[in-house]
Amino acid sequence: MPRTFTENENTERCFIRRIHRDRIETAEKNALPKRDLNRLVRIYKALGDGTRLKIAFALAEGEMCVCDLAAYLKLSESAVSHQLRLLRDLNLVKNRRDGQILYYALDDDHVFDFLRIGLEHVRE
Amino acid sequence: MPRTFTENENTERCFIRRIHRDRIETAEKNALPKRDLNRLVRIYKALGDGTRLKIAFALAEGEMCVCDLAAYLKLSESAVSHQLRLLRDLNLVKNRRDGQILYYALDDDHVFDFLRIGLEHVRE
DNA sequence: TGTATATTTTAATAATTGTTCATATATCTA
DNA sequence: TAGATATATGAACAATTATTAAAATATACA
Repeated sequence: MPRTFTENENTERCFIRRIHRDRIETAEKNALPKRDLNRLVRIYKALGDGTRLKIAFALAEGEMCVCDLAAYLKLSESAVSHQLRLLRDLNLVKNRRDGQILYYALDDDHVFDFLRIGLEHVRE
Repeated sequence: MPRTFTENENTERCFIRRIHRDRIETAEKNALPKRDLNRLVRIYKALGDGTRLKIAFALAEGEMCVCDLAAYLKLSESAVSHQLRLLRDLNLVKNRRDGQILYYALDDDHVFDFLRIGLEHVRE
């Protein structure tokens, strides 16, 4: 419960307690730049979805086309395509065209590492 | 658009194309166990939120109590508490009580590594 | 024991996100 | 160039999730 003060109409309310001012200031000073934070949030969020994480791990074994992924995931190709676009916007996956078919793959080894570290963490 | 077949009432419909059967089968065979996948999704999802990621990076510098975090994030203590519970359920953070105050910290070095790897990835 | 502080919990609303459906684009082949 | 295949896109709905508000614990202190 916020602390209450005797106050009149002109009193500025301040319901924020500050127990450890120094810790708060340190956190503020060392906070990630908004840009980094947002990029990181979007990457974690992208992988924080069953469909997309399955896509990522499937692609970690080699490239697949949209309809392969749709068959594997038992989802519509449209649904898969939407998710792939999201992953592509974040440079987590890339594609190459061979005729009518678009083959998707992980964008680079860094993405693979990212997945591997996560998996190690979970398996301990 | 799914392929269509001439069919009667008893024909089993199959609108799923299978361009590269082998790739699909490999993906199916090597798919992560549901349990691992779910845990991993929940962890990525937990960090895929601005508030929680800020909390995680703040705690990476040292423990803080709920009201410190609320002041730092300019959020209600209730909101912070909700997010902390979520992080705690996933063993990403832990707490210790000192009197009335609960101090939160990252659960272990592994979590720190997880954050660090992500950050490196973003900063390239 | 009673009151204040620090945090948690529950329920409800508000915001976000995944999937579907319909349509559009891009490439191939006849 | 027409029709088929492979994928992408936009809009809408359904499901999920974050935040708020109010009430509930849990500890300290007088």
